[in-house]
Amino acid sequence: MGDWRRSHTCADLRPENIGQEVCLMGWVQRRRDHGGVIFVDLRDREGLTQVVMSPEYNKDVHAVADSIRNEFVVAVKGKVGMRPEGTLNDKLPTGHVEVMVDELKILNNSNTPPFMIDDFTNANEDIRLKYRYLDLRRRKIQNNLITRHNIVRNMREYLYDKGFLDIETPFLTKSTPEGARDYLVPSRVNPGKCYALPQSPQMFKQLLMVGGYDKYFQIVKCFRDEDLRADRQPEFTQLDIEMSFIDREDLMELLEGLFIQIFDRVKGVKLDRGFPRMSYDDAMEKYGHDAPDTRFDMFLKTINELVADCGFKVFREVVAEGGVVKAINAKGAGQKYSRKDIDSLTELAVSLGAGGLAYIKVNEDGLQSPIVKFLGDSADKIVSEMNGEPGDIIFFGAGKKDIVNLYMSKVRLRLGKELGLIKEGDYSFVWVLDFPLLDYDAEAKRYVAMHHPFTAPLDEDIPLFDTDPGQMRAKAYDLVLNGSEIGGGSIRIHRSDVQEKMFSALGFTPEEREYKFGFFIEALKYGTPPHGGIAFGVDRIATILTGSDSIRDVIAFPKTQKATDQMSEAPNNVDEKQLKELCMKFEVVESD
RNA sequence: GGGGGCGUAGUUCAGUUUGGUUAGAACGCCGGCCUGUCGAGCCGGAGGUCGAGGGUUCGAGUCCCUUCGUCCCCGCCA
Repeated sequence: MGDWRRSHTCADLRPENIGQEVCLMGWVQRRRDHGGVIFVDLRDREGLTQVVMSPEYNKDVHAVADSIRNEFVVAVKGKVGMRPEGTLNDKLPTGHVEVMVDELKILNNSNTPPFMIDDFTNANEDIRLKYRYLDLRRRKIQNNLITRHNIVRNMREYLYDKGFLDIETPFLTKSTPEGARDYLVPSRVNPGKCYALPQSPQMFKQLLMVGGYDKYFQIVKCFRDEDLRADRQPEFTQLDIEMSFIDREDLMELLEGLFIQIFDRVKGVKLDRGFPRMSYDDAMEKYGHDAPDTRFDMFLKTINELVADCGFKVFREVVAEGGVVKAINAKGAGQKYSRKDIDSLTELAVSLGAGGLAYIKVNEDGLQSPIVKFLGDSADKIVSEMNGEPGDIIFFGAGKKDIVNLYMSKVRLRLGKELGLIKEGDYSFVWVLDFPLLDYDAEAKRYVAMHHPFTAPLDEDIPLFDTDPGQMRAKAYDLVLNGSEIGGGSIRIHRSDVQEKMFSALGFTPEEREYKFGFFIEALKYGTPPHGGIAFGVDRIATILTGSDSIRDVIAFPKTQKATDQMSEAPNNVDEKQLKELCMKFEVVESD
């Protein structure tokens, strides 16, 4: 670079800069060689500027420009000029000007990149992940990461303004038995013992409340050793918040304000206060899912009463055996959905555990369906109950409740998408409230915490600890955006006696309780204030706000579905010497 | 642990259903021409372990088995 310094970015120059001597540095997006004049689009993260090397203007510079190629890093000094009439480019913000180059330095050359870095080609993800540093140069990814930056910046600014303290908590922590699998870190100075990376800073943030820091937040990595999905990575980022002396209304009000600010400043979208609310039970009944996509209606409806005595054996038996029959009216799908489309929808349902996907097509001249002859009178009642009109198709799921909900919720989403009920740029928030406190784990034959074991039950439900724990409801709340759970939290248990009851309900022996959570129960005995909090998935929020399909598109260096890094090839084998220092020996055994 | 999709030139794909001559296209790359382009244009050229291994066959990109990679989903993720 010598003593050269940039005077502008590649997005700065405008007609008002004409005549100025400037110095730009960046990557060669593209070189257009006309035999005489050579044009180069110079790129940095701000934008593109055309620089011009003409043999008439400067012969030496033109000769050097002959050798440059895509992705070379170059510096130019020159004069800003107006482009000749008829050659203005309105697609670029800098498209009315260009830099006539007086001096050109090649700061570094580049191998031909394995894929084109532009807006038009789209290499597959595996090659993009292997050369992630090149993928990061693409405008789409850069915009994603800039949007993510703006989201995080607004989170910080909003919470600073509200008097929150940003406090760090440890990464090397104690493994807890509940929840996700832990990533373990062996301790060299404590041979045979391990730390666990936090699944979330849950206990630490509660202990900060005990410590008197009544408004805390942190934007922090969390780690869970579970299988990956399009919206799940083994390390992900949470906005973690905890407050004392509040109830859930206080939190919801605070957080609505946060999202109103983020959407306003990041997307220019004005949101209204008072996000809709829905009970967990309602969400499961109408959407079949605890993270309902409320961008469109088209609800599921349980029709057990209508089919309990009907002539269709499948429905009748499901009701008799305690299952559910749920219906959904695909309004106006009759025209659009061929037999093949219905088969494809059936395949989706079957892949998720359905026996099949019954349907009734409502035509002008009557009902068309493989099951209508069995249903008899019930068919008309069902159609009327579902507001069926000519042109509609009513789909049915029947079976065990959670399986029906699973596939009917996916069927609903697919219908919503295919029937065009979801518009680009729609953002629909909903609070989901009153979750069950506990969930029965048939395999482990015990209750597990639906949210986590520190969640407070509704006050009126506390007596149920001793009689019917399964019926208890929690002071928990999830914030759902466009069918994606972006955050969840609860009012916590702040009394040690209630916390002990909770651990008992979860089937911990006093010894286990003491070994795993003794320090925490002890802390609750020293004047713990009422408190509660929430955690948001920063990656998921960024995914939605950038319109991305995958969480990987908003993470600079994401991992594949097998939790590997294709670029660095992590995880890898470690030296025998490193293991020895840890007093460890690997024995890889087949898992079953 | 299970279900499904994909894997062919540097990249994105066609070809696989129904096995048959020398495996194609576009973009990129290299060379030539070209002084106002902006996904520049024209001409020419190079470039292939058809993911890997095994099998069937006179013959396999194509059929079968095994395996690896990658993506989506179920389980799992308090």
